Amino acid sequence: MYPAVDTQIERTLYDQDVRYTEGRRQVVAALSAADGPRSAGELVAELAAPLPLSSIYRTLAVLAAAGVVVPHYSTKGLTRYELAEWLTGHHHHLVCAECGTVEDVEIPDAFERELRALVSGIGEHAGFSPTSHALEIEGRCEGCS
Amino acid sequence: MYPAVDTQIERTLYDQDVRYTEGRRQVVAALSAADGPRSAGELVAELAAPLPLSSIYRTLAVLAAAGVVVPHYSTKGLTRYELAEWLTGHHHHLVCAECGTVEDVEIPDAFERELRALVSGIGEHAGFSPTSHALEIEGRCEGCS
DNA sequence: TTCCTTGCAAACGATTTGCATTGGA
DNA sequence: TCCAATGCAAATCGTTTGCAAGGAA
Repeated sequence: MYPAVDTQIERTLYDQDVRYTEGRRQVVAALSAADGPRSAGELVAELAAPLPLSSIYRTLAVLAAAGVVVPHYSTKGLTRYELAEWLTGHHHHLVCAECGTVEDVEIPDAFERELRALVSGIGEHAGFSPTSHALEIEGRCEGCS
Repeated sequence: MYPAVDTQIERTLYDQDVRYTEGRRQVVAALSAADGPRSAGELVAELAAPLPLSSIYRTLAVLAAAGVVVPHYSTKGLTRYELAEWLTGHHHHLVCAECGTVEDVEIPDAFERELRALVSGIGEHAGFSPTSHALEIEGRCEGCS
């Protein structure tokens, strides 16, 4: 985990009067160590010390409200979370159609710029105001192919 | 609903020995009339004659297995379905961060071509074999802004 | 007649919530 | 000290499934 990220989160939470407790640090550490979004259930297994599911859900809700983590809705009704892009950098997702795992991927800057331009252009469509975009690439991961 | 679409579905199901019953026709009609993906719960309200939820779920499962509809996983653990792209054409989604509704949108051909090229290029990354892609544009819809 | 489909109700699994206890600033 | 955070158990909610009845070939 990058100490810089931890410091940024510490400050963000402090500014919002949200406590950065031990349990919340654990969850952040696990998300930071992951190479993609994680569900509450997946996190219990990856935490240094296992926390009750309800605490993980509450922690994720708090961190999401604070803008530190972002939810992604995936297969089987699972909600997976990852650190927000202002902490980890902008990226997209490789979604395995077989096993449902999600992996982060970055795309070339030049293309990213075009994508951004296109997305803001969409704003004209039906009065929609875009705030962000996400490209999901579906396919088969290494393990499932 | 486009009769052509209905005919295509009819044939597809027939070829797979899957019955195209009245209930299934109703669900297809509702999806066809919708301007974006719909969850089972949303469909009950939009059907001509209300069907029990369990039947809708089963119908959606059958249609998905037959390649006629495709699931999208969205907010609050809701799974929304829409007719497959070979029936309606390739498109992307405008997702409202406020109310969670999803609307279809098409992007310029030129950009779509680049997107496709980029996505297949990703294949080199970590042995991932892309089969499709989806661009989700998040923002605020007309009603929520 | 023979399966497939449907309805209803019960079962499931992910997520949420009430409440009493513990912990942090 | 005092309010927020946590653990546990019970409650929700979307979705799935077992089983008996209805429908199409």
